[in-house]
Amino acid sequence: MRILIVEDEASIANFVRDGLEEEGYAVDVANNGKQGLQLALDYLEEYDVILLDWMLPGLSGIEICRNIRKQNKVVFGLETGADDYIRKPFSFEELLARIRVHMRKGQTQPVLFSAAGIEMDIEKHTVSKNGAIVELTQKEFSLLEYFLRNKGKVCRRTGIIEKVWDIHFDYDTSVIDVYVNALRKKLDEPGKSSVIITVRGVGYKIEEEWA
Amino acid sequence: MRILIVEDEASIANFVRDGLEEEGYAVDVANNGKQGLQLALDYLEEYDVILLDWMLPGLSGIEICRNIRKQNKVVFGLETGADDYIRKPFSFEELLARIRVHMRKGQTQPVLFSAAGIEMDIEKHTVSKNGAIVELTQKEFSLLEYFLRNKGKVCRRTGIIEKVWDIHFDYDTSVIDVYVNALRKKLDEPGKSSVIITVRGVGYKIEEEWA
DNA sequence: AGCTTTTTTAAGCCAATTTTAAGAATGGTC
DNA sequence: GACCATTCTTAAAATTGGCTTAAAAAAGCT
Repeated sequence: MRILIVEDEASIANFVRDGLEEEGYAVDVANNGKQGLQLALDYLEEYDVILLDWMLPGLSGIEICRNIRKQNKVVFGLETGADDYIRKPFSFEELLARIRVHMRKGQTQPVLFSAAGIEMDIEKHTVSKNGAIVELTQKEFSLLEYFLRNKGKVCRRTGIIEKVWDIHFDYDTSVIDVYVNALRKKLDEPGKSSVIITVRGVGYKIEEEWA
Repeated sequence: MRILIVEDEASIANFVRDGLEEEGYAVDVANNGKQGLQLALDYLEEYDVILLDWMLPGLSGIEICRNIRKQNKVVFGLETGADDYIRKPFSFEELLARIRVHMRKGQTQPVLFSAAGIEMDIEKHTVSKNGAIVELTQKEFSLLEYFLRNKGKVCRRTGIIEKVWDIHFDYDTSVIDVYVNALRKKLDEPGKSSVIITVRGVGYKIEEEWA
């Protein structure tokens, strides 16, 4: 899955690129409208999603949109401008969610995560433990998703609070503890060690294998 | 790795400090421009990265930048102002990524250290000896990390206390001894010589090879 | 609006970690 | 060997960080 970002402000472009790459997308960045249009036209078939900044020096997002439409009639959705838009400042999670929606229209991609007897289906938005469906709230789901995407690796509290809660500074809260507690209540089996391992002073992790 | 934060808003400063410390950096905070400049000039060599808020009461970020440049011509990158900038509100992950970029200066930061039969995986936050996982506390982990990052070289007590404990002056404590003792108990094998070698009057070291 | 569910905040508790402190052991020097 | 300085070891005190709850606040539903 390949995504093109057209964004002049390097900090935003890099942030989004890194985030998307972490999610497993292949990302190209154009830092001005001209270059963006060039790439878009040259490799149109390649891109599953194009993220256009609306305000660009020189060639604006709207103009790029029009140009793509003019040159290539086969592009669905773009005939009337764009498929979707999102206003700045936007949350990364929000952007990701939108991208997933659009992706899904074409091809599916890794929508299944598993570890420690847990299975998560992103598309169906379901979680099961040893085959049995487990009901999770939205936040519980997001948190578990984050753990599963990083299975084997330690998830630091700062990373969790940023990616799952979208809180950037000034975090002084015990939400994470509360939600880990909730997940444990729903996922752990009595007598066995918890699925979510605490790494004191650092964060939590879910191991691939588990007994 | 030592970082100086110059930021007047305590909430932001604390958040960033905590986050960076979790990542294993040693962090100092100055809450106004004057103090920031003072620290920056006094310990310029010590700091690997200086995070400057651009808007500060009294002495602004730009002025601090200029001053550092004026006083010390050897500082790379600062000649033309700053190495990089990031706009508020920024994501902590983004900041981390940028810091890593500047730290490594082109090279990627190793996530795996090894010596003397010990393997440390930074991402997974695990340590193993001869393949078997060894459980370490946060401080034990940091100390071992410091030794491994400097394997073959002597680690002086002052260096250790600065980088691992973040204590600068006036240190009168035997924490290091206590923690070296703890590490030895967890890592050494009976009959064999210790993995951590004492260099009397100086400090400790871990040798690459070891029997 | 009123009710339910979810999310967040707050506080007390407990356990693990970290630090302190003090005596024992070791190494170096005369 | 005696002496001093440094390091080792141990145990107890202090602190921190995470767990658990309950209640408040916010969001969703009918």
